[in-house]
Amino acid sequence: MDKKEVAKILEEIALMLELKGENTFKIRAYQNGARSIENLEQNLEELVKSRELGKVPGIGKGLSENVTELINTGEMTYYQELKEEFPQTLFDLFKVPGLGPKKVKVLYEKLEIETLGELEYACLENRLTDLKGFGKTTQEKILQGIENLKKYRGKYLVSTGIMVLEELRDYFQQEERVLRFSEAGSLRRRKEVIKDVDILAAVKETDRKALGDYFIAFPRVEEVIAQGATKISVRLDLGINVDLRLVTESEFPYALHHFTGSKAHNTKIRQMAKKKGLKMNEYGIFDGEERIPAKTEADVFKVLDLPMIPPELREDQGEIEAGEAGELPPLVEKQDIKGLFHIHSHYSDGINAVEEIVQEAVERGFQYIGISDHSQTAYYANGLKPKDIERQHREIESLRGKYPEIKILKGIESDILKDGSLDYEEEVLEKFDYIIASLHSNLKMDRDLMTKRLIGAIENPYTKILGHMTGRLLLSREGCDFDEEQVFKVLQKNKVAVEINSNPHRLDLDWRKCKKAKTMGISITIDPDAHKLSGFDHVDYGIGVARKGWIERKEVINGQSFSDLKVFWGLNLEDKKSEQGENTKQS
DNA sequence: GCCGTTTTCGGCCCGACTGTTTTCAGTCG
Repeated sequence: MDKKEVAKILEEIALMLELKGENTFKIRAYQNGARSIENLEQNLEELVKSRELGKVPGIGKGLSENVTELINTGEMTYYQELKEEFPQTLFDLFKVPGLGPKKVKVLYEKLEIETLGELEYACLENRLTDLKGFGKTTQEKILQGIENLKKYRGKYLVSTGIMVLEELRDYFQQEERVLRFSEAGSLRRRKEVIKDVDILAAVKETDRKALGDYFIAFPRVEEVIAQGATKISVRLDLGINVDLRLVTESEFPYALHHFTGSKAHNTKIRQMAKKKGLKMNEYGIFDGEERIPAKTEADVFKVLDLPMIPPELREDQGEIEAGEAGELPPLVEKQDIKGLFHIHSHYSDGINAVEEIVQEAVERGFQYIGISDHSQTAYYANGLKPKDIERQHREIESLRGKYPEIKILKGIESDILKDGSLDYEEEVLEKFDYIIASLHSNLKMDRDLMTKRLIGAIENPYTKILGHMTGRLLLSREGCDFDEEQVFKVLQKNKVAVEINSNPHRLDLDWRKCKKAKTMGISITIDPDAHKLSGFDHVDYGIGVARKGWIERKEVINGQSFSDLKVFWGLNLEDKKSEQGENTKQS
């Protein structure tokens, strides 16, 4: 049983305790415990074995005993007993906005509602209005919430959020009463999947109403969910919600920090403030009645004797402690990227010619660019046969003459076959400057076989990069199952880099795993997996993931100059010319 | 249920908005 499953069970327990009306601090203890387990750096099973689980912050005697039982036997008596008290369908009700444990408890106890369908029916029968704490409006909102649940999944890729954000930024820039504007929330932290878009604007108090109305007039707004003096929530035509907070200019830095979160990060920061005898909320840090002035978010951290913690790091993953110790890493930045390896051309399923890709790379100021099309087994993506490779390599060699300002590399994204081998014979493999090994099919393989398959690919001496490690597609497909510990060890031993695939649907390697790679000294590549020129822009998302994962420039292979790359991979472009004058078909 | 350089008992982060109330509870972030 992995950490995520254990954490989920603890969360469920917390929810059930709420339904029972238990002590709120006991509930919080289970929620905190769930987070501690999920964020655990160490191996959970080993902690249980060595009886050190109780030493983990947030895990005391009670939780430690329960989790130990769960790990050892696969079951937890306490959890089972609680579960028997409630029908499992009841938990669907929490997906309806505005329904929390207290209201769900009433619905369950008074109306015997156990499912979303029953709830919808009860609303249509007008049966909620008589309940204490409910009214006509609540009933209508619940009905609307159920409607929306059917219509929207309620989760969006970070790329959707960024698209919305850019439009909103333009929109707010046209309004001169907006003194400052920023994104906030999970989008600013560059989470891979977001629930809504949080934005923040500084305006004079007298302009609040006008700005709220201006926001509501944003063309994509389809429904106003809530409108108060400082907070307005809307739903856009895309289904995604946007929350706007209006603050004064002097509150802005504090509000920006507060609404950027994460919740866990904020809680810890506020505790720090409290220890220093200060009170902290979204409007400031107060010494008695007086707000300590701050112009920027960095000033806010300064009040607490902390360096500026980049938003991406604010997940309570040790960033505050690192800040206190002066050990925050210098995170990789967009301008650090010197070249790219994972680009598809029209030889396989990309839409651009190799020369167009090269021109784009030159224009963007890259030192090197690698072409890596699909390999022969990927027939669905028009994978390259050996004769296609010959042709592509000759084209690359002629382009090398034409564009001396950039190094053009011959790469390939080789499918990892079922048995872990790469997709060409050795005499073909040796013609490439580098090989990205990626899984594309048979992702549902059994864990042990999948582990062997990945290890086989990594141990192949021609493999330089492991592409989109798990094969996951965000919001639609789980990644494959394998023994992460083993695979990371083999990556480390064989000096194979692991890719952060920057396509917003993938963002694989996950940021939560980056720190592990970092600690083990495994190198990272940040690559767009571009199939058209605009796909180059996806690198921004990959940078976000890398930064969330504490990655520095020195750990990123394509953060290195070409000369360093030559050392790292022993690249020698002169050695790999294809046979001249060979007869190949033109397509 | 967790935690401890003012503590092994007595705390546990904070505020806005909404809807239902008539001063507040519940939800959300």
